[in-house]
Amino acid sequence: MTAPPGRRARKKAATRQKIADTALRLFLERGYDAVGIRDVAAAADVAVTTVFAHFASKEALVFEQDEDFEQRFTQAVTGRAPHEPLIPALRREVLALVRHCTAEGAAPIWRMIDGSPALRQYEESMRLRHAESLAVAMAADPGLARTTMACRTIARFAIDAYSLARAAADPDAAVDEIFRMIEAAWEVTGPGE
Amino acid sequence: MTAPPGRRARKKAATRQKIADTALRLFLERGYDAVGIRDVAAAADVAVTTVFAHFASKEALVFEQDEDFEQRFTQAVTGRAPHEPLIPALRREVLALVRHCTAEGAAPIWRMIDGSPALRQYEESMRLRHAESLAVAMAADPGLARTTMACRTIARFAIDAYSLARAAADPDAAVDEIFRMIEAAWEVTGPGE
DNA sequence: ACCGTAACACTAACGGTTAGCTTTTACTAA
DNA sequence: TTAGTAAAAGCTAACCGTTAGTGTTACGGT
Repeated sequence: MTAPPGRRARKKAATRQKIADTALRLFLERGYDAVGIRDVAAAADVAVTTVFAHFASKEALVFEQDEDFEQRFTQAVTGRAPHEPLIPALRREVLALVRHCTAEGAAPIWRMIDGSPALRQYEESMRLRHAESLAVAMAADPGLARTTMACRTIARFAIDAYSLARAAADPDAAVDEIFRMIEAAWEVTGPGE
Repeated sequence: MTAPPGRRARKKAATRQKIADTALRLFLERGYDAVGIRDVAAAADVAVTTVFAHFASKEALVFEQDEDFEQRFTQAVTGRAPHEPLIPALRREVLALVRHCTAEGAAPIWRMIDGSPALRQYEESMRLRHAESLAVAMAADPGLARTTMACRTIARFAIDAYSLARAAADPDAAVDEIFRMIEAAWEVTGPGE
C-alpha cells in the first residue's frame, strides 16, 4: 500500500513539515494573533500560496495532526477485539487521547488554543467532524444493532467526554465519571454488547 | 428593571433591526457568500462600521436571536416548577426549540446555514456557549446535588440533543430517543430529582 | 532526451474586520 | 433655552486571511 516515496513526495512532506514547525514555533514565541501568514511564509522561506497549498487555513497550521485523531477514534471502534464491548473500547481511546493532550509538553500549545477564539472555534468544528466519522464507524458495525440516531448520539457524547476531560482539573476522574454516564445512556438503547 | 426606553434606545434598536432584516433578506435573495458586508451596509443605508457596532461578525447577522436561545435554555432550568425534575423540563424546552427551528418558514434559513461552512462553524460555537451557560444554571440549583462535571456533561448532552434532533428526519422521535439516553445518564450520577 | 505535471513562486486582488477621527443626535443640568 | 456630555453613527484607510491567475522549476515516466 505504501510504496517508498520518491524524491518529489519527500520534498513535499518536508516542505509541509517545515511550514508547520516554523508556524508553531512563531506562534508560541510571539502569540498566535501576533504572527501573520506572511510572517510564517517568510520564516519558512516559502510563498504565501504554498502555505495554503498545504494547509486549508491559518488555524489548520496548529492542528496539524487532525487526521490522526480522527482515525484513532474510528479505529477504536473498527479495530477492537472481537466481541469486545463498544463503550470500554471507546473509553480506553478517549482516555489515551486525553492523556496525550494533557501531557507535559502540550501545555503551552493548549494555552495558546484556549487564548484564541479562532482556534477554539476551529477545534470545535474539528470535534464535530470527528463525531460524525465516529458515528459512521459505529453504524457500520453489524454487531451493535442500534439505530443510526443512537450511534450518532453516543458518538457526540464520546467526543464531549474527550473535550470536557481535557479541560478538567483531574482528567482521569472526569473520563471515569462521564463514561459511567455514557455507559448508562448506551445500555438504555438496546441489548448488551 | 426595564424602564421605558428613551428615543435614543429606540432608534438604536431600530437601526439594529433594520440591519438584521436587510441582511437576512439579501442573504436569502442572493446567497450568503454572494452578499458582502458593504452590500448590507449600503442596502440598510448605514456605514460599515455601524454594522459591526451592532453585530460582532457577519455570521452574527444570521443568528440575531442568539441570546433568546441561551436564555430559554437556562430558564428551563431556573424557572421550572418547584420540585419538577430537571430532565423532563429540559426535554420540554429542547422539543419546543427544535419545533421552532423546523417550522415551515424557517426552512430556507437553515438551508442557507447548512450550505455555508462559516455559518455552520459559528452555530457550533454558539451551541457550546449555550451549553456552558446551561451548565452554570444547573450547577447553581441546590436541589440537584450533582457534581459540576455531571452538570456540564448533561448540559452538553442536552445541546447535542437539540442539534441532532433539529437535523433529524423525525425531530420529535429524535428528541424522544435521545432524552431517554440522557435520562439514564443523569440517573446514574446520583439520587432522583 | 523529452514531455507531462506536480510543486512552488509572484502579483494582485477580494472581503471581513478594525483603528482613528469627525459629525450628528439625544439626554441633562444650569 | 442653552450649553455641555456622551452615545451613536459616519468616513477613510488600512490590516490580514485567503484566492485567482499566471509563470517557473524540477521530478518522473516514456
